[in-house]
Amino acid sequence: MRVTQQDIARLADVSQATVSRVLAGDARVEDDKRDRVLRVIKQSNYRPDVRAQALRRRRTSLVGLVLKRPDGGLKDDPFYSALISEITAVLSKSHYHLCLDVAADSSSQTGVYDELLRTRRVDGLILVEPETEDQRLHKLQDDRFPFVVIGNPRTSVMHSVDNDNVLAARIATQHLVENGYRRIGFLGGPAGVAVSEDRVTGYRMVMAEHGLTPRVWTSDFGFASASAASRPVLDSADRPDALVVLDDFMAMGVARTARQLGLALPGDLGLVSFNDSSLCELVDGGITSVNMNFEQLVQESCRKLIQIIESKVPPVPSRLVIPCALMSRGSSRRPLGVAR
Amino acid sequence: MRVTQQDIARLADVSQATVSRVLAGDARVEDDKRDRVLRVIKQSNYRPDVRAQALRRRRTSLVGLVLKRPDGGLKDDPFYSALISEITAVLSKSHYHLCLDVAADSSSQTGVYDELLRTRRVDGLILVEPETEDQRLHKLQDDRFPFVVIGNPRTSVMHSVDNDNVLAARIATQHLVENGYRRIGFLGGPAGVAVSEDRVTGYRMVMAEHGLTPRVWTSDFGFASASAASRPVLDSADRPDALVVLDDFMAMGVARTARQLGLALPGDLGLVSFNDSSLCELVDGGITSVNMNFEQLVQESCRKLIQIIESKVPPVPSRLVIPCALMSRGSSRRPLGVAR
DNA sequence: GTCGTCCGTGAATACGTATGCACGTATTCG
DNA sequence: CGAATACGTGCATACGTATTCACGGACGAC
Repeated sequence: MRVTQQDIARLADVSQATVSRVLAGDARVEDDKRDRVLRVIKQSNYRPDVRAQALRRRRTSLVGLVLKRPDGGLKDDPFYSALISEITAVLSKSHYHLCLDVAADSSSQTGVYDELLRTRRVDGLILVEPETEDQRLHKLQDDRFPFVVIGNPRTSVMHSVDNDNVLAARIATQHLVENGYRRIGFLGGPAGVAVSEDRVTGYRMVMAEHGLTPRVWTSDFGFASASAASRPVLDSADRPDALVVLDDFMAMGVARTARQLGLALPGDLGLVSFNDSSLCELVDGGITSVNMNFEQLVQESCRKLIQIIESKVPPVPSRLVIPCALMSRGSSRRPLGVAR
Repeated sequence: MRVTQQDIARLADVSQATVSRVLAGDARVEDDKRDRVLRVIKQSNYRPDVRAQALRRRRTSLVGLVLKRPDGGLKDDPFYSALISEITAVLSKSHYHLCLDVAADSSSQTGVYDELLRTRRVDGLILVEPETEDQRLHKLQDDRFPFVVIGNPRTSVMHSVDNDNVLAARIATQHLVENGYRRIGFLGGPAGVAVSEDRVTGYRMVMAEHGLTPRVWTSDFGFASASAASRPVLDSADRPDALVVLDDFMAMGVARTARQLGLALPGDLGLVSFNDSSLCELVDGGITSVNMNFEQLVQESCRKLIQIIESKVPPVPSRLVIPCALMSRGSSRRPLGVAR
């Protein structure tokens, strides 16, 4: 049978309330009683029942995270692994746990969120790059339910943590310009993706500053899509001499197409992408990539959420932006024959 | 304020007990009362409080999963993404959720498990490839705590689901033999890893059947380690003409080293690995890989665990083995000049 | 008509913890 | 030295749900 505070109380000859106080670290408990209680607790191997605590404290110590599941696309995206790993690491330090669900599509995603919070299963939520006009956001705000957005929430004001995507794209583009590239293009993701649009913005800024003509193409996410989408781009007369690509997976696709077309990296095509994942090492010479500092991004998100849950933060929506840094590799080196 | 069964009861002019019965689908409730209750529930947007349910039912409807975190190695391993995605998909169908933690090392992993189950936070556990003499296993069995092992538990009898790793290695090796390779080697993982050892077994069996001499090398996990470990192997006089490699990431590393040494795939070196991840498409020509049927593996694990939790299964330990299938790609094609 | 059986229902209780309240004792201050 | 204050402790209760128990009425059998 399970050991409860009642049992501890009986053995230590105190009341159950006192046991509870000892566990809560209440200072006003006589030392000898505290010692007795602590000794019995240690002997009996007692651990509080989180289910009862949750009911009484009105806290489950669980944080919810719901991920999209685009046709098994989650399967190979290392981004999610990094996300989850960091989240749990930060949460455990504050004695929280992660309750994870994966929804097939966006609407069922909303359903899962609703389920998690209305049944009081979780104390707060982390939303990853919600769509621009996401109903959830307004619902959550109306309910005053604790949550934090990872990404650019765009519309109303709320707690959020984001990469500095404009800066990242500026750094990437500037890097190519400095290495002598001029006909620089941008291969982004589907329309409506905030990350992509922010990076396009940064790209256009730098191009404009140098009097260069921006050219933007789009592609679906993933290796295969980007590989296919980049073929007409690279296989044309006025092909760009460099590309800024939305993420490493897509850059791998571009690299393969370039190789198939006989284009050398970085000689015939400069390449810079984002995320700095280990994939970048897989291509000979490596792919230059902007490290977005995911660890920090996620850490800050969790810390902020916990602060909100524990009401340690005023209900003033705050937006935090995480810096980034270029990781230079072979794919963007100065092409031969270009003077410094 | 939150809506409770008490509120529903008042509005529908019945007792709270009756509301509970209606929600539980109890047949012996008068129809008109049931209708009144259901109408009020719908109007008031009531949802039960899982915290109270957990305390009363002695069930949290949470399943625990703890992953190892080998120095950020989790970060890029798509295996974990697939694992998590499948687990949550199956669980949600049975109204369970996943409680996920990531532990830095093996001992803290034990601690996290202990925490999850002793505080009654989860109803059951999924253990992924536990080490051979894992203390957890015995503890859990002694406590009669519901759990299921993914992988080969080796020692005592318990509920487990595993890939057919011996068969997978047989298929891979046989495939290479049939394509004319003879000096076939095996590049495995660190000692003590059950998956690796089982695959070595299958490899040795086929080699013996054909009167060929087996040669086994080991390497740490990951792209970089395998790349380094394969260098002396491939850069020697009696290098193998084909390698069976423990997983796709490691195979990518081998492929890079081969490329750097000027060895052509599959002409100079045949390559077969396991998992059939999307990485296999990244190399020109593709890497032949054995698909281990992860989805099914995970699905069966979850189903079994839920059955155990809900006592729908007798406490007779069962071991289920999932089949696998070869996905042939360029890296293992019949070398030129080899007659059929 | 009486007795027994069955069924629907509400009252009461339990799950294990946290906490407001009250009581008794020890301490301090006028 | 009496009154006021502070402190440590136990009692009782609440959190929201599920379930047992008992009660009252309906119904059937004789």
